[in-house]
Amino acid sequence: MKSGQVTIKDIAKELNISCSTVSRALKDFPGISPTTRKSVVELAKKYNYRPNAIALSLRNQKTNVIGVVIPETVHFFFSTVISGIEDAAMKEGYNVMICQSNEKYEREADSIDALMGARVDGLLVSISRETADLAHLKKVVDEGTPMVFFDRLVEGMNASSVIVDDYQGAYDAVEHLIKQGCKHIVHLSGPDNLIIARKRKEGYLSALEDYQIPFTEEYIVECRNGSEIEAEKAMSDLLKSSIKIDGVFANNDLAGLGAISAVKKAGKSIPKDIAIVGFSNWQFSSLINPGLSSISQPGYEMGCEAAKLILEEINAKEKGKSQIKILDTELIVRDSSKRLH
Amino acid sequence: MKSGQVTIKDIAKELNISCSTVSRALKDFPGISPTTRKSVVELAKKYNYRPNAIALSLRNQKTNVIGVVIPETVHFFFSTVISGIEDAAMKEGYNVMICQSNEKYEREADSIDALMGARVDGLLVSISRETADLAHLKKVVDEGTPMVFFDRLVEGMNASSVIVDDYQGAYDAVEHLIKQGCKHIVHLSGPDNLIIARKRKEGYLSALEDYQIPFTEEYIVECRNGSEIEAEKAMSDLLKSSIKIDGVFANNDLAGLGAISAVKKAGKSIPKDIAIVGFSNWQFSSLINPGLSSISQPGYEMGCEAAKLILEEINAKEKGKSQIKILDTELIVRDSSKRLH
DNA sequence: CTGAAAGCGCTTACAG
DNA sequence: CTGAAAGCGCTTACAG
Repeated sequence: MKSGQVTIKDIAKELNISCSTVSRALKDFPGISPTTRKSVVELAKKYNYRPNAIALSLRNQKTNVIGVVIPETVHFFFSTVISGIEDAAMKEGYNVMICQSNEKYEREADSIDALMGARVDGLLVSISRETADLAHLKKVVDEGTPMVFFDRLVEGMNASSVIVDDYQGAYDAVEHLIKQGCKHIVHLSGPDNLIIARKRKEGYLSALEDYQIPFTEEYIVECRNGSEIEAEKAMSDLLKSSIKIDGVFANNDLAGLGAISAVKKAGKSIPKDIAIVGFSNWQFSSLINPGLSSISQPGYEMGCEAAKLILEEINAKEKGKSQIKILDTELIVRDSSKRLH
Repeated sequence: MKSGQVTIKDIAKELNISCSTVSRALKDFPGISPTTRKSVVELAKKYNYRPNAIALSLRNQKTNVIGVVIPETVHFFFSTVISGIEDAAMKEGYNVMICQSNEKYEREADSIDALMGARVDGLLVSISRETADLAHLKKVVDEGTPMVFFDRLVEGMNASSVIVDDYQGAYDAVEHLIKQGCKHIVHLSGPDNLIIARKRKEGYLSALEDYQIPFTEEYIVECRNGSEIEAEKAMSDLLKSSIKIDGVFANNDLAGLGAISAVKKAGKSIPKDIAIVGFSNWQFSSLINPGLSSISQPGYEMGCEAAKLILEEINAKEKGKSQIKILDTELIVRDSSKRLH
């Protein structure tokens, strides 16, 4: 027996019939004699025949693969999004090919080229922190490959997106802090080129305004890479300064953790002296001490929705209008912000 | 201009030359006039030509894709393994296609079929908790597709593996507990069909024996799914029983967290009354309270080594002997087990 | 220096 | 009911 996987040709040869007939027998094509069908199916099973997806893709001009470009799969939020994408895609007979940008523009562009070279039927992307120039994305859309953005919105492109209501989530977080009695709320923000970061900042500012809390620029500190270390350092510096602080709204949970460490090290009590809320409701935010209050984002659902949108576009005869789907967040209150009334 | 990506044929037509010439011009083939080469290259760039990887795969009988079957990407340990695989594979010009089994046998078998259908050049697999029958894996090896196992070893198959020294890691953990003065050490074990679970149990037993600590079966409790909840429940039950307990060696960090919760809820002090060590050194084990001591596994390195092994096999003319690469673990002591001397 | 032909695995319109 | 042919995009041995 030859090595490697069996092909239609192998089966045809052994049965002394044509490839056409084998192909038809394998797919319940009408008008095939029951005898030949039976022998073909049996031989296929015996040799463990699997249709060659590569050949099918070439023939059908369709790979049934959707490409995903994502900053980092090690982030719990993103890994839940991926699960959602995979489940929804698999249900429709699609495979998923994932590339991580590691938050680098160049790797993002390379990943997109690789995926386009692999002729994916559609692309799901969440841009990197570094990405400012959108030419690599525009090229894809111009070439007619469907593309949907998730989580990190992109402006000025004719493409659908599924995002979370970052503005409202941030507003809810800050309103909650205010209701706990905070009047001097720091915002550890994300990089300004990410729309999600700008939206969260807007939510923060709106809440302050609505509750007539005075604000100065010093209360916003940008954390570029979103790491715990960076946030801890930023927060420590703030605590050493003369600014008054009794609350922190962190743009993500890792930054929230950094804030917790910094406040603990400074010998202040959480939430009594300083109440803290994060964003994203990281998997184990409940397990740290104190439990970190957070804005929960529906990652799995986001993945499903993004997959559904891209599949819709792939199957549409012509390009429809781009949609934007906004998912709700939910405030989860834990000990880091729960003051007694 | 036609929609979709540009092909060699499109370029040939526009330049009034043959596909052969375009193909050769694009790849610096010797014996192509500089003028034609120049015009081809320019047009390719203008139209953003990308070689069709599908067509190449079919032609070359090689996809340059390696398939990965992994229990769950949401586990931090596995996500670091994936990063290692991706980096090492990318460096050699390979792409990676990942399928999650979600710890289910059936989904694992389906994933392998899908990957084989996609004609991946090699397969990297870490079996699910459920997997006992190995027929689906044997079939792949018989068909001549290289396969390497990582983390979860499989016995009775002629395939290379890269694993961690689970026995030694467990031994180190338990020896450490003994040196902290523990004499009644519970083991929250994994399912017996996983070799890693059996090895860790052996390490536990050996350490007890070497230090002449008496042992009864009651001290081992199997946690099938490895969740925090399950371990917390198991530990709570133990604490309510009449068994004496002053130490816990958990087969993974989530189980360790469950143990911490249970012990706290029972009003005992950690590590004074009960010292706890986990396994795997989960990303944020240091952030919970108390910090969970653990056995650190080199996930990224494991991914790199697994990728290197599979690439070796893919490029080997004939099947060599299968190797087994064992990586060292490291005991990380934190507050959950650090007693004062 | 360039082109026509064959082939990778599969499907399907066209004949018979 | 079955087969020969063409074609998806690409490469390369063979001619010229």
